[in-house]
Amino acid sequence: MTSSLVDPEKQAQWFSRVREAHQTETTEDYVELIADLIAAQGEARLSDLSARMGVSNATASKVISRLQDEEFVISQPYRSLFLTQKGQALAKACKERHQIVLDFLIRLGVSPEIAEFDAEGIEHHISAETLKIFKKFKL
Amino acid sequence: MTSSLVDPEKQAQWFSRVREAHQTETTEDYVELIADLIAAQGEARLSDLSARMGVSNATASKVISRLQDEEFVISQPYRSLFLTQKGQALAKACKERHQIVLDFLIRLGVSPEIAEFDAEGIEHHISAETLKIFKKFKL
DNA sequence: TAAATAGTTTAGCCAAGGCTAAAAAGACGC
DNA sequence: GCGTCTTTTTAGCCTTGGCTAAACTATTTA
Repeated sequence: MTSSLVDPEKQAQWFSRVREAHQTETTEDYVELIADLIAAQGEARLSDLSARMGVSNATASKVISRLQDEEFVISQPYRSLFLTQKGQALAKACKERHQIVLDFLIRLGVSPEIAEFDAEGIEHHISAETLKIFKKFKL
Repeated sequence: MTSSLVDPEKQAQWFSRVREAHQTETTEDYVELIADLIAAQGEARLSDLSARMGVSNATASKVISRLQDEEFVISQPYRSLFLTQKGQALAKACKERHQIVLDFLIRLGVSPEIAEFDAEGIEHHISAETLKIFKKFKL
């Protein structure tokens, strides 16, 4: 059973793209969470973020600094957080994608709890084509 | 449209588990690739690994050192690479999981090329329950 | 067998995202 | 208004996995 290997360059491209996706995951998760907090509570505080990300305040604060440098977030010292236009657009796109993946898994028969967890991991690694198929899917 | 938020601790747990999955991804990808190379070519050389991971030799070498410390890989200086029992077991499990995800996406109608790429990103983030459903799925 | 080439490792750098501990700012109660 | 408590930031450390350049080993070829 000599399994044949795919083209090395193609494979390298897959892995490179997955690594790129990883770099944007943190950004997407934070931005999405900030949007959710604002929608549900009127404001997004750093301590809410760190609690929900399961991370120390220091870590969340550091990430927020980066997101501010990259112009996703507006943050003034000791104040609650806001999204820029760019951040809001990203949050919206992520939320839609998240919802499509979550709905798909649930329709497929995955229990809601597990579906939530899986969706969190999967959503950043789905191509547009696959997402479209997920969306249209009816059992 | 006050969207309700999930329990903070539950959410923190999701994110924590996704982070854990990330830490094992590199291990799984390398081990799986080493197994494939040995199966297809009789041996796994560092340069094949780095070419297929899309990474410099230095980076691949560093990862291999870690995998040796963690007893997944047997590596002697300037020689080709082998898997320990532990490494072989992991490779087998990963390969099966990869195949299930890939087959599922293809049956769902995703083009093989895209399916390969998506599978690479998704496979590390699938719970046992979802995997079972993927496996049983018939359109 | 000696030199050239190919492959591997090492050294030293960087960024991201974890952490704890300590400092600083803000909010609250009295 | 003052002290206390909470929240946020900062400092400093760690690990992983990127990189290039240089050193080392192995292999091949002349």
